[in-house]
Amino acid sequence: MSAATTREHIVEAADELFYRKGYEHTSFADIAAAVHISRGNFYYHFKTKDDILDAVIALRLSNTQKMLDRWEAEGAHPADRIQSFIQILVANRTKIMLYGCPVGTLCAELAKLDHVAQAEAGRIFTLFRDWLRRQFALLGLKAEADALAMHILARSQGVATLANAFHDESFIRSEVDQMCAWLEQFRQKRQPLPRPKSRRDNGPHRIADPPKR
Amino acid sequence: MSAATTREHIVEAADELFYRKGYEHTSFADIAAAVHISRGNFYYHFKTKDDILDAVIALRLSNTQKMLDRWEAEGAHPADRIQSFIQILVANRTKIMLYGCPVGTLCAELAKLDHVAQAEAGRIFTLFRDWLRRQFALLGLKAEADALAMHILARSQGVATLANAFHDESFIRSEVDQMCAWLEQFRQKRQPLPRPKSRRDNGPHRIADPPKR
DNA sequence: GGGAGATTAGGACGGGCGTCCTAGGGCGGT
DNA sequence: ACCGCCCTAGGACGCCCGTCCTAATCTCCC
Repeated sequence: MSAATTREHIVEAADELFYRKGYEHTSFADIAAAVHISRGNFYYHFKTKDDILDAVIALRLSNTQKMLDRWEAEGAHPADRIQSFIQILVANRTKIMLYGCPVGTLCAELAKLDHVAQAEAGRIFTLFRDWLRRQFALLGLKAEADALAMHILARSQGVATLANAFHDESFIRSEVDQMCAWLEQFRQKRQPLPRPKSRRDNGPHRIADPPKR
Repeated sequence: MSAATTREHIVEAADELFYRKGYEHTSFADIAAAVHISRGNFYYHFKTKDDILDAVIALRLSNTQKMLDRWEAEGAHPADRIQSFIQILVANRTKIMLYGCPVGTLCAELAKLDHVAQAEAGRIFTLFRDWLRRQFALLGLKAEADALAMHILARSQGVATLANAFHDESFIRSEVDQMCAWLEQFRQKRQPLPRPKSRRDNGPHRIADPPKR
């Protein structure tokens, strides 16, 4: 096993443990046990625990970017791409109910620790925010795009927090359905409607408003 | 200083420190320094650190209940009461931007620690949830009351999480305004409208839908 | 096959943690 | 004045933490 892959294994194990147990509550011994590696050997790959955190955040940034790129390639319509984002709540529901959102809980913990990596962790949110903003802009909502991005980012965070606290899966599905329905209103916005097409009535739909007052 | 007040001082200091630094990252020494008390003396009042946590949660439950009772007494209309809830985001914006929501972050941390007090901390959320549910029920939305309660609870949590991560005060105000506007549609629901009164048009309003699909 | 550099194992270290013990101070009643 | 009890101070104890050192092992080129 080369050094590169050992390092990667350490970062991947730390990534998972930081998510499940939190950064501070994860010890070198925990990571060592997960990677089946000597505890003292860490110093060769990382000088401090903070260095591991930096590497984990870098990994998450990279993985997030890849995921966003994939969504952009797979979804032809911006609304479909945004829906991919919303659906991660359902896709990751089991872990979310156990450990919350990886991004939100890490940022919250680092804020309490007053940790230097706080800003770097926040960049993961920024990745989502900017990507969502671009998708909303493509829907012809350039002026409100950033506010809309923050809006569904916040709603997703809230759903994750409550799903974690209440261990409630049906709540996730219900809120995700609402958000998808809310999103639908923007789908036709690019080209002006030819005629006031009657919306299908299978289920109620909410009508959203410009997010800025 | 009697034992009762010393105990109270410990719990109050722990409450604040658990909020600002997190439960695990707060040590006995930290609390002792805040209360100006000997470190070893804790054992007289609390056998373990978990006991302090239990007392802090009990205090928060009590304070939350008092706050809800006050809102219920002050606000004649259920919509006004719910607005009191929404406005705590603005009222506590400074601390929220620094440390997040006290309830959400505590529940998230305890979930990661797999702590026994996890369920007890979740009861604070339940307090809000049940109270909000009753207010929505009073608005004549009995069937959707619980889903609506969870909905704005989740949105508030999301706003707190992102405001913390981005240190963005204007985002709090913007989302709070949206939620208040969203709430307005329910205000007239109790008695059937005598005539289709035109809504005031200073700013756009969103029309919400039944939260359950 | 031997040597050099990369990688690992194992443990020592100092410090901070939660926990726990004990001596004593403060203050009431008698 | 004195006793008894509530409360406190200070530190000891054992444990685990992050850090760091060093000797041993592996790998691969000459």
